[in-house]
Parts: sequence; C-alpha cells; structure tokens
Amino acid sequence: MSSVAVEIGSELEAFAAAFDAFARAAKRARVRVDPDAILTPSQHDLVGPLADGPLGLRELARAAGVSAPTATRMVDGLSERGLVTREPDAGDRRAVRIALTASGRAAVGAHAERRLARRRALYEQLSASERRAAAAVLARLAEAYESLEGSA
Amino acid sequence: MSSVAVEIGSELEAFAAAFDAFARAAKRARVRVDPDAILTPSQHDLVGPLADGPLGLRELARAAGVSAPTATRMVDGLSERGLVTREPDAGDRRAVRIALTASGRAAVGAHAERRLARRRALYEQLSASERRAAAAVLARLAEAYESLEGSA
DNA sequence: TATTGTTATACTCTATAACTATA
DNA sequence: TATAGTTATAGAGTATAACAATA
Repeated sequence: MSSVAVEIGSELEAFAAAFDAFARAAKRARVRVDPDAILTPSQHDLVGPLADGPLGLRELARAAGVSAPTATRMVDGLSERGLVTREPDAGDRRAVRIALTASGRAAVGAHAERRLARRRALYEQLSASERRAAAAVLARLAEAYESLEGSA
Repeated sequence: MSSVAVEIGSELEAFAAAFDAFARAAKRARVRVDPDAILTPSQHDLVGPLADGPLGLRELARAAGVSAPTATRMVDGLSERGLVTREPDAGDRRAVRIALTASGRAAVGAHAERRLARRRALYEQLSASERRAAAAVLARLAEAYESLEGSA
C-alpha cells in the first residue's frame, strides 16, 4: 500500500521535474528570440484571434487573456503602426470592431513562419519515434489543460 | 520520394500544431495564477538558481535568462524585501555574491509547492501510460532544447 | 584591455479604479 | 442599471548604452 503511494509520488515528481525542465528550457529559448521580429509574443497572442475575423475589444481581450485596458493600449499601438483597424460597430454605437489590415495579416504570417522554423529546429533533434510521441503527448497535455480550465 | 517529403512535412506540422496548442494552453493557465503569490513567475525564475548556493550577478542573470541590468534591478527589489542578500565577494572586489535568505528560501519553497499542485492537477488528467509518456517526452524536449542552445 | 556590476533611459505589458457614452 | 470602451495611474519586467571600479 505505502509502496504504491510512494511510487505514485515519485512518478508525479518525475513528471513535474520533466515539466519544469522543459518550461525552463523553453523560456530560455524564448528570450533568445529574433530581435527583428515585427510582433512581440504578446502582440502576436493579441492579434492571433483576429485571423478568424473582426472582434469587439472585450471579445479580443478575453480571447488573448488580457484585461480590456491592456487590449485598448495594445490596439492603440498596433493601429498606429497600421497593423489593425478600429472601426465603429454599425449596430451598437458603444462598440468597436477590431480587424487585421493586410500588413497585419502579413505580420502574423511572418511571425508564424519564424515560429515554425523554431519548432522545426527542435523537431529535427528528435528520432522518428520521439517525434510521434512528442506530438501525441503535447496534444494530450493541451487537451488536459482545457479540461482543467472548466474547474478554475 | 515526394510522398516521403510530404509525410515528413505533415508530421512536422502535426508536431508544431501540438506544440502551439500546448503553449497556448499553458499560457492561459499561467495568466490565471495566484494573485497572492509571494513571488512573481519572473522573480521565481531569478531566485530559483540560488537554491544551489550563492551566485555572482552575471552568473545569476545568465541562469535566469535575463540581462545583467534586469537582474540588478530585480535583486534590488528582492533584497529590499529581505528575500536575498547582496554581499561583496571576498576574492574579487568588483564582484558580489547574491544569496537567498531564510525567508527567501521559504518563499521559493512555497512557490514550488503551488507549482507542484498545478503539475499534479494536470498529471491527474492523464492515464498511467500517458503519464509515463509525458514525463519521457518532456525530459527529451528539454534535452533537445539544450542541444539547440549550443548552436544559437 | 577585459570583466563585474550599476545607472540612465526607454519601452512593453500588465492591472485596478474611475470615467464616458450608449443600451 | 448594465455594458462597451477609454483614460488615469501605477508597477513589473525588459533591453541597450554608457559608466565606474577592479582585474
């Protein structure tokens, strides 16, 4: 009985240690990221949801996981740079519609390409079986996070 | 031949998509984190390496993945709060030794506990075989990142 | 000269509280 | 009253450039 408990505990510890090592390595790698990127990671997270079409400010803030004032400020900067537009909503005069411009869309695309190149560099370090296992595990963990969100 | 290339491409895409989904989910989870934590995530990343003993400022900055001025500033704040000490190095009068205080160590411990609880919540969503696979994959990816660093 | 650390400066990201305009 | 968005304010985190002290 107690040996089972210990075993579960050490398996959890192995999982947590691996998770932490991965998170640390990923963070270090993120720091080293292109200084000439058009969008910061936060900006990319913000405009990403706009790829599917325009959103209201509040919807956008929620999709990007930031507060409304933060989204307002970020949209200010991005629209000054011509990457997004902020137009009045036809049906509700309180509301705005935020949309990607053509160059905003191009910036998102360029960012996605760089990100893919980084994923590829990692991918190329792995053997064929590791590649398959990694894809499966990462997808499963993302799913597990989603289940968790419901309870938070 | 071309089917092999296509297959490799789509496997990379599956890997990248899974990686991105995981990164997004992890980011959303990180946002939702305890507002009453003693240390912010960045502060924890900074003081974590001190658990193994005192470090010079530059060593610390490197271990935490930030610039030296950033580390200086963060150490300022943490030492005002009594979580770390900054003492002159005995052998090199240019250098300082930065160390955790007892309450700094306690803060790291408390933070590590909360983090373990979050890892556990995720772990508990997985089946036994998924748990083992996840630990192995995450450890392998961390290792792959390290190999990458050499070439960066 | 090279290295260690700090200061000066500037920008992004972030939030909460208070406000305006509209519903 | 409630909702959409903005402004005001504040603070953390981040970097590069310039500097001081020491090696």
